[in-house]
Amino acid sequence: MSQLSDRYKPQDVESKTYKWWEENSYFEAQDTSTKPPYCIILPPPNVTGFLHMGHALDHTLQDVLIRWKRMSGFNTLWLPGTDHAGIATQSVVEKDLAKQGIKRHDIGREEFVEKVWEWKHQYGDRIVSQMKRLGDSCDWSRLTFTLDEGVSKAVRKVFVDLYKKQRIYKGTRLINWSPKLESAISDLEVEYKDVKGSIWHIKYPLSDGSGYLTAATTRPETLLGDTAVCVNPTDERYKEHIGKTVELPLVGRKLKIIADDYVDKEFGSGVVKITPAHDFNDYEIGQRHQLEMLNILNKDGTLNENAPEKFQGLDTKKAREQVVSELEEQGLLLKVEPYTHSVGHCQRTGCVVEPLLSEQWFVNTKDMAIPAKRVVESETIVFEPESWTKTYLHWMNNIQDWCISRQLWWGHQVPAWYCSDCQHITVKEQDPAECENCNSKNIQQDEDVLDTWFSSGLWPFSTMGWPEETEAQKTFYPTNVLVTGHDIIFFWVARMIMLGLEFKQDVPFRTVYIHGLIRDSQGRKMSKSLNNSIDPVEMIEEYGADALRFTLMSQIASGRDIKFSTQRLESSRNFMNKIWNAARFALNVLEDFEPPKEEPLTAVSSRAHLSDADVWIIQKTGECEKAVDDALSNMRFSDAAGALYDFVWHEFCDWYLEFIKPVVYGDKPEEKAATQLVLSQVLNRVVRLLHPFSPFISEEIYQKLPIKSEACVIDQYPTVKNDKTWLALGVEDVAFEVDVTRAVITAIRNIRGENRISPGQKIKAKLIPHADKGQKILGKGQSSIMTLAGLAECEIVSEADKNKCAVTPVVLKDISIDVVIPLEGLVDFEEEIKRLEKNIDKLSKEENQISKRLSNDNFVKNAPDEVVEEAKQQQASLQQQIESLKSSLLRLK
RNA sequence: GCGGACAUAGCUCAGUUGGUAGAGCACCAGCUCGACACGCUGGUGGUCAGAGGUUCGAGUCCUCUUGUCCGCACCA
Repeated sequence: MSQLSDRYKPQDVESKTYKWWEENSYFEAQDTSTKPPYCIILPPPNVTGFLHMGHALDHTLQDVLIRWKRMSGFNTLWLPGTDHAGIATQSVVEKDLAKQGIKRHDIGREEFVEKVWEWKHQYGDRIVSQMKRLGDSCDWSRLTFTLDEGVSKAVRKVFVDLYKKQRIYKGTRLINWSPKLESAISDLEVEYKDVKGSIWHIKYPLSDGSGYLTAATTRPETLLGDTAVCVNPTDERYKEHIGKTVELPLVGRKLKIIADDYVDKEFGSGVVKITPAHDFNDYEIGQRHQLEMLNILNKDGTLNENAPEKFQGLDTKKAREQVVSELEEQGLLLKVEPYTHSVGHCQRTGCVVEPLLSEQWFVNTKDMAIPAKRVVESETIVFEPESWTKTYLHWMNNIQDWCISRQLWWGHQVPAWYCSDCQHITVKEQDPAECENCNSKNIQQDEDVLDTWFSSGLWPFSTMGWPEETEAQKTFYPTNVLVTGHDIIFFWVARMIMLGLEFKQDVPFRTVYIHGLIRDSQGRKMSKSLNNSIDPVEMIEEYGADALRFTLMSQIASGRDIKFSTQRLESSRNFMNKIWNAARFALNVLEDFEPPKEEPLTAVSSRAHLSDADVWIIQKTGECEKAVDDALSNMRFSDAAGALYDFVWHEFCDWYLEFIKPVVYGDKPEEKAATQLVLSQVLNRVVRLLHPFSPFISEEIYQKLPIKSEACVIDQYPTVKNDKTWLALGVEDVAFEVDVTRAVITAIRNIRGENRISPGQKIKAKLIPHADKGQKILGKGQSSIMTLAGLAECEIVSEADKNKCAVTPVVLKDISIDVVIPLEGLVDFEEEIKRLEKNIDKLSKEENQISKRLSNDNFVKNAPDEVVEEAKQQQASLQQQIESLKSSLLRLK
């Protein structure tokens, strides 16, 4: 015992163990194998990012599955990667340069990209080493970065292919523009937030001088880009004005009054100003009516030359103030009202997004959405929890074209070259030397890069060597499970499904496991601004990776968020320590143990000497294996963790280790040897069962076991099927007998506790079994009962004088035993009277309920026979117990 | 506006075809009993958000109400 500390110290174990696993290549998958494949692709984290709690959860889920399947005989591949994360990474480097007073435009594209690469080389390992600290058992030999050559090839091939199929096109459309990024962003990157603002009602004078129309707006500065006003064609108030014009305030332009069904007669004045270049609805109206699209914004969100000179160069906020004040001066402002409306914000920078008319690259997703919908409808791909299916299908049904070009420098540059001579666009996988149309050498590559999600969307096959034909793809595509949060179902999951079907003609994965978010202990999102983020690496340092992993797994419930608290972590850490100490005890007991020569894990030769407790723990091990297997098969991770916790703590430690102490400290070598064998076998299974959840401590203990093979990480996962021979040693009837013994011990302990009999005080007990079977059980359990209940004497009798005694009836199935403890001289009877009254009260309530049920004719008539029968038995048993307690009470009073 | 999720012990959550509520933490009482005080033993906590319905029987199924959260759409 001396060589092991009585505290489990994760830091002594984790890094050395991980290194050893890596050195032995235990995580590496085989491209070809006779084993069945099992593959998960890791959602690639931002290459220069930190590991956060969301990753910890996401990765632990995947690692549990992977380790479980690896131990279950699968050729497992957990394919890791990192993402160049275009906007995020570029922003970080830009911020860093800004500290030195440098802007990216100062140093130019080439040098800037060089700086980002430097940054990547400096910080790119951090996230990987953090993943290793968590215990992620990825096949690192396959680590892929989204800008790697192979992936880049895949990206170009897909782009060119889709372009040729006319699924990718270049067009001038209204897009979401982030003035801070000076780039287009996709619909998904816009976050709508309710903002308290105002609505301004503005007079638009009729050109014929007959009055004015009133249009309301929440963005008055956009009136500078108005090219029409619009009314509902059936609106009697304005019918006569349709086709006429109004004067645009502050600008003087004549605007046509048009009619369109889009306008709601009931809303406001029923007149809408139309700014086709800066509003999505207006854009559509503009297209229907062939209106001029007047772009009034520069890239940085300031007003451009299409606005009157005095507004040029102002940002939208200042322009708004000035427009409003001028309207007021000219008496064109009718009223201002407070108004709350939702405003699009850039997900990355938080700035207000401006709809802007701009030329960009798009993917036409409509056709690809059709098969992507079908595979989910047909359950070829299944979402867990299932409720996400609806969300996914809804989005697919309303899918918009995907704007894939970004005006950034960090990423996959669009493989399109413009000819300055013939204007032809050459789209090619290899950099062309000349225009494919006119052979001019005067060509220039498109400056834009592709949306990061474009390359991520190819991840399930680009990481496996596509477009080359590789063994890896044959073996591992489609992958089995995708584990991720719901925030990227559209960004990533949907795109992988569409692109996988398009380019691999098969789904990328079978199951999508969507987990919740990690929140703080108050249920708030973890965020920088609230400063409530918890660093998983700090948690690992303080509590150990196993404790963190176990906490997450015991709290994860399908589709629900996790409120993370260190209290739970502490409890998991205590659990790890419990296991550690149980192992410490066991290893001490096993010091002089010599494993039998024959196949040790299923050795049955010593069956004759097995104690009831041995049989019992084997039986319970089997039950635990079944529970864990069921839970993991259904991805019910908290059930699996809970089953392990209960089994290890409350069965193995609380009872089995206590039961065997007299045996292992005793003087019967055959019994001791048998128990040693069982103990070593059970502990071996305990650590293997725990391994997916707590890989470090389980490997550490495993390596010290007298019975083991090479490594826990690659040993077989214990299941009822795999353990059939050994588990056959567990006998249900014997296990039940031990359960009766436990119940008797608990009853005595209860009497002791409630009567405050000091633990050190040895007492006498009489046990009265009401049948031969009970007598036999007590006979077998007697010595355990004496030890564990602290008895000096234990008589098994058919009848006893119960005067001045505490009496507790113990009833389990068909076994009924009265536990009788003489109290005379030990305590006064007040506590015992209280205890009895409390128990009588409790049992009477139960009995009452059952009686009520049984006296209901309809229940007896309609309920299944076995339910009625069970109720009757319960009633009889309760009545008997109550009687027994009542008579004891009388004897005390 | 449409859709989804949730409401169970003080806290965090289990509760899988409807059979009469469980765990961990916290709390109370007592314990150096040859692994562990990150421990051991015993114990106290619940009108299962509210109302109605189906049923012999509802935490579980249906309807409505209230409250919380999350998507999507609209927002002149």
